[in-house]
Amino acid sequence: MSHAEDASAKIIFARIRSRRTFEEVCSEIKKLIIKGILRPGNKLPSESELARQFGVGRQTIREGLRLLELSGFITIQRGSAGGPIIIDTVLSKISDLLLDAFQMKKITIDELTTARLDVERVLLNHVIRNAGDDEIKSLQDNILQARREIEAGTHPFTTNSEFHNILAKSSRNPIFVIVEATIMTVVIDFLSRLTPDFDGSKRTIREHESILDAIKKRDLEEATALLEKHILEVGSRFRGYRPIP
Amino acid sequence: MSHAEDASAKIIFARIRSRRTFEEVCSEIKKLIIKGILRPGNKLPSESELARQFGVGRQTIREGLRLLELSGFITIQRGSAGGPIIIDTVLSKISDLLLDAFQMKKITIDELTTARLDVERVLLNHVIRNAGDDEIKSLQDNILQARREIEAGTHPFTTNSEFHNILAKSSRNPIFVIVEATIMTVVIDFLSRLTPDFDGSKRTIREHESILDAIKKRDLEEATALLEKHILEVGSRFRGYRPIP
DNA sequence: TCACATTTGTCCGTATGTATC
DNA sequence: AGATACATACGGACAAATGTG
Repeated sequence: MSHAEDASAKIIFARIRSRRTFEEVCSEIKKLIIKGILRPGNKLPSESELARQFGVGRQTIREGLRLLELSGFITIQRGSAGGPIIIDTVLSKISDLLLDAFQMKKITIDELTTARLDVERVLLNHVIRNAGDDEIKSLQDNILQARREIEAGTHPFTTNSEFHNILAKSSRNPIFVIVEATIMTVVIDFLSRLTPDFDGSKRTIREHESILDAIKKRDLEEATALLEKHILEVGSRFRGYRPIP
Repeated sequence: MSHAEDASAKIIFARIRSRRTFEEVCSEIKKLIIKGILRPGNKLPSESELARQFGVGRQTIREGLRLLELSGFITIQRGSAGGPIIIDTVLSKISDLLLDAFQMKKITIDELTTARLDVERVLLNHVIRNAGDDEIKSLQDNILQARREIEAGTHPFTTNSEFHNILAKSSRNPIFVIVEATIMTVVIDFLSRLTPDFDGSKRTIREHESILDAIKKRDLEEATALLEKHILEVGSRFRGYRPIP
């Protein structure tokens, strides 16, 4: 192949690796999902049935399903009435991959805190301007749920982190949602290495609440000041952290 | 199942799905890579050899390798002397997944431009304070390369996009590197749908150069103004864009 | 509670394509 | 050009999981 070089094309394109059959299977199904023909909750045929329909072996189907599964497009249930099911967890799968990337890049606490300060400041700007009643309610609900978890004696670990993702959603810009999810992936990773801290969690809830109050008043300056204080406070709690051995 | 509900635990935890063998294979190898025992360029044993060493079947190994491949940890070469090879393309694989996510979320040009403005503004702030001579040189080299590509008659498509990723690296904060890579994924996707525009590319190079000049002078205000103008200009070029059919 | 059917998970054997030496 | 080594793909088989009657 390629006896004559196409001079107009440099090394711009990714090397063509003749698509393997399982990749074809994956992208065919992915296409249907992105187009909306297959929707979350829909069940895909069983592996053997897919193999029959695509006219390939079952092993090939399985490898295609592995790709879809890792990409967050499907989940697979075993047993009778099981099989592949369409879901929408692409974002959370990205977080998983990001964790891998971060582990290789060895991020420091200061770098994380700096980035959070910068990003969430601009985030807040959009939230104050764009957030509607439903988003305010989501934030309020998040705080209530965190309180309930404290009362039940469980750690509002995930709930408190989720506050910032809801904040991102309230900006009504999907890019910020993804950027913030990226950053919170690192935050959660750091948090998970700390010993659970009930007082710290309670403090976080109070800080979230005061930030929300400022948002309700559409007071950007106050909200920003409170948010900065909160992020710095959480950052200082990370001090005891040490990288994985 | 779940005859008795565990009341203390909400839907906080990811459902435990008894780890499958191929997942075990994947994470064992991944561990070695993250720990640095296996490094990029190293060759993994062949499928059959891995199957022998792990004491599992070849198909199981294959599915494990699919996961590592999609995660960007390995590539696979066919043919004699081929086999799995360690690489570090995790970040680029994340971009691939992000594209999927963006296609499902249907991002608009205004949302993209807004996010770029906000993020690159704060980025620039760090660049002006932290960039050293080597980073300035990388930016300069990028511009020179783009010029050479124009002269050679090719489109400096990738090179121009790379300018912003180098900008992110110059902030010396790995989080910004990843955040900016995230956003540039979308920008590149939009760009790739436009008909090639030589004049636009030349203009971009000139704008990049003027931004770099301001950075050299450590003039934050001027650099910010130029960057904003540049991003808005590129955004306006997207106007003709229409979502995939 | 207990089979039963369905579906995934895993393994084996074999054939083919492909790249290297 | 031919031999070799590897991934790719197929088919068959059985075990394990899981919902149903």
